[in-house]
Amino acid sequence: MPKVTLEKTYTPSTTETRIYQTWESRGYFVAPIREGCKPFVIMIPPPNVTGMLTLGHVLNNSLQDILIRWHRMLGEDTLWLPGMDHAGIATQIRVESELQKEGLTRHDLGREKMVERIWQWKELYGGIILKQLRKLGASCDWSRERFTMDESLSRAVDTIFVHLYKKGLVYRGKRIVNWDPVSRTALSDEQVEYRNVKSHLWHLKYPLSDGSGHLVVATTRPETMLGDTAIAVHPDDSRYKHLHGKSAILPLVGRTLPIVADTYVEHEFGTGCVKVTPAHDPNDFDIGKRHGLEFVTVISPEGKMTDAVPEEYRGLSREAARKLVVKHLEEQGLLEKVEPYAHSVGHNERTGTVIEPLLSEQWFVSMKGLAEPAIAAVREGRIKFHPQHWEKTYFHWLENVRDWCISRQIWWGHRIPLWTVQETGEIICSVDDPANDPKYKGLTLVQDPDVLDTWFSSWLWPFSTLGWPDNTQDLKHFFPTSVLITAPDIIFLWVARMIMSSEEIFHVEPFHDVYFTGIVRDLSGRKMSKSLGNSPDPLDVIEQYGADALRFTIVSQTPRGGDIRFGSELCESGRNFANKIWNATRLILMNLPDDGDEFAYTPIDCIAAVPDNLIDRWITSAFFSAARDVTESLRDFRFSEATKRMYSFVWNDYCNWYLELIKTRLAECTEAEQRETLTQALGVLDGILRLLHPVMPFITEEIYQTLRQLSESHWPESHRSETIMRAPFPMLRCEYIDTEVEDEFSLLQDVVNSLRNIRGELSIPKATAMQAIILGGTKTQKEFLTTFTPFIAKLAGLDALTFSTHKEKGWASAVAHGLEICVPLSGLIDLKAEQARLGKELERLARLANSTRAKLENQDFVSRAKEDVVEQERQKLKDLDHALEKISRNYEEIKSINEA
RNA sequence: GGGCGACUAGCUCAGCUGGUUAGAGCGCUGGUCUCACAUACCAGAGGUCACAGGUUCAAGUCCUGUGUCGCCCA
Repeated sequence: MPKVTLEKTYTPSTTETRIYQTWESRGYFVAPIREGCKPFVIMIPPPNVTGMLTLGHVLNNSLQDILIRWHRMLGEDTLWLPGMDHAGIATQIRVESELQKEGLTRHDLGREKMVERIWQWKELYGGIILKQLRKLGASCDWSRERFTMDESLSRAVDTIFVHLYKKGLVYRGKRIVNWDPVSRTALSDEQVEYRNVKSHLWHLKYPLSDGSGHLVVATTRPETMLGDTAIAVHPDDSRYKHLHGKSAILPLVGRTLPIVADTYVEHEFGTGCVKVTPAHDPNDFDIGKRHGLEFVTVISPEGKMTDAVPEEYRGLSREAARKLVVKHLEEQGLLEKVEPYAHSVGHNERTGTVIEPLLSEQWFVSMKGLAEPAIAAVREGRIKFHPQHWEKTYFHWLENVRDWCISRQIWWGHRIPLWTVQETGEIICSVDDPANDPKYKGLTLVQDPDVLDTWFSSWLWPFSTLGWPDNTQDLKHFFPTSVLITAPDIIFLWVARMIMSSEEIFHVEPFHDVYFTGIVRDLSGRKMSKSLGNSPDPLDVIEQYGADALRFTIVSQTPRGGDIRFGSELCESGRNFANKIWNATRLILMNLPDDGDEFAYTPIDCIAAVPDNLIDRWITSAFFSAARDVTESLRDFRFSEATKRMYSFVWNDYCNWYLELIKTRLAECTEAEQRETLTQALGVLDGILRLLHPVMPFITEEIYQTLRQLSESHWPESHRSETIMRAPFPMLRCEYIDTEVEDEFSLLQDVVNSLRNIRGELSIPKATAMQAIILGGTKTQKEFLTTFTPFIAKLAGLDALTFSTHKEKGWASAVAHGLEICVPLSGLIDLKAEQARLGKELERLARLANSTRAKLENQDFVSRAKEDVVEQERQKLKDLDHALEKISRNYEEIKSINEA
């Protein structure tokens, strides 16, 4: 007998770890480079080195793995390149907080020691997430794993910096930047998140210099008044026209403030009269430039008041200064009023620190010129977004793009490749360390102390990971990549910039399709977050339900382009599905003849001819129609549709109908026919496994190994593979999709359904014997039903199925395909229930018939609708009338009995 | 303030270029431990497709407006 037997339920936890280890150790994930072979490439969106696996990652990486596994099975040179970014600020903060426990700061260590310490931390604790991804089944090519701080990726960063510098696209500028006073570094505009904050609007009185009264300005930041250097009004504002050219006195400081007219001022805001603090507000900065105002910096990079303010405020925090300023103004009667006010305040998107707009000298990338080719790439369709509507957001940002502040005042990251020669003042921008250049021998070289924004390395990810700036084999074969799958919240930070850098360097797009996932929320629609505690740990979910179940569930839950609602209990459906597949396999294996270790079958997509019995022809047709639909859905990035199609084919068609039918056949037929039946059943199962493998990699591999042991030597060469990962995805033998067979089969299904409906609705217990008598029907239909009598009897729970031309009073009945299906249980059945059942059906059909008739009586419809649509309606009405006639007659009969 | 998206069964979602009787899963109700699976099987109930107009022979689907919710940008 075949020695393969399976447990009653599938237990994923042990299997998954074992299978993954086999895959990894045998090198199945490693991307081959074969002459003339089409590549398929995805670069993982590099998670932070400090990151842990979240459900967002689960969704994102499941989708990537589905595409990767699918293409690998299509025989392409498939590369999924994993890696991490160094997350400059987050990582440095992490290590600094460790130091703090030892009572140290990074300054105690010094730059070199600190960076060394961070590397140590990275080696010990960094990259947990990549280990976690293995639990999910991610088939990344770990031999090509990259880190943004790797030597070769660092060289890529230097190379592009030098390139842009020499083109004049990197420049140094002094302007208002987003300053994080806790991390003490600048940030780019995209790294600032604006949150609505409930605060107050303070109305302050500023006396006019000529003593003719005072002006009232409204502000959300009273402490910045110490740095005011002007007052601005709108030039057309009639309330203030007489003040143009006059001045006011800044309270607490005594500085004279010119009153300037500027169109930036809104009439409606506050009093229509604003204080101008050019060193601490981007708009005021612009006003200051336009009017040649003084720039007084009153807040330091540490967030403390500077020496530019009166002594009593110096060294105070922003918050303390605010309190004191307000107190003093109030004491002097210069605080007119305070009203509650909500406004948006910039925060560091990662740490939540309130951002201080600060005048500072930083390095910028000029974006206008880089944006144009990036816009064109999408506009010309060389890159497609899925869902497409993200293009609008993309265009809007690029068309209004501002220059990118790339310098950071931290230590962990890529050092800016710029040196100043102390003696001569010469500036050197170079990939190679000029200290090694004999030209500078004996001179003092001072490198710029800043490092670059982490995104300044991530934007090179699609090609720096492949070895650029060297022209490596990998780069030649795998670039440009195929698809990017990411979350839309980094469309500006990352996606747009990758397109820019790739267009700039290669004049080619870095990928052809971008798929944006939704955000994973909890079941009540809240964003998953640590503080809410509503985010299940994916590893716990995997432990409880299995990675296949989690993958299947989260992917089938993901709507096209919307956010996704998820709760771990939903994984029951994925777990149950895996168990269903498992048990379908068990059923077949249990029925194999016990006369050898092997059982020959042919994978469904290799069969030489269509089977000659209806059941096999039908399941074959249904399989290929499912395979075709799944393929089309995957091609269009409609992931949930693909998984749902898999589910309905396996559960409904294969298990509920096909396997139930073959049970009868196995019980009734000869040994040879049994073999044929099992051969076909295994052939389809084999196809199912390969169809499902991209979504449920583990269980499909586990069962595949069993089938392989059973039958591999009988398979065609193309299908022999030691892992399902490299077995072929089902070939679409669409010639086996047969709508006639499906129509024929639906007669069988509808007869069974009608009988089940009668049994269920009339509460005829399972134990009660039930017969069926068929009235009417064509010769073909009768022959068909005669052939399938044992099958119908089994499925509907009949002891006999016969034909007749006469119907007796009191039989239960239904109409399907023009046949009357009767259950002669006079005296046994509940006639009241039967009357109600028929009445309900009568009403339903009558409603339909009426609306169809009304349609056909409408001359406009008949003359203007397409011919086939009209014909379809005519046929529908005919069938409905036919059924109605029979059902209403039966209804009346039952009714008369009940009333008698 | 500008833009984007969503609104279909109790819940989560399908429904693609207008045209079968608007579907699925979960949940619910009733019945089954039938020798693959109770993580299962069988049957059933449940929908004014947010609202109001319009286009059309025909609207869940297209157009306009309103409402509610969410996101992004300023």
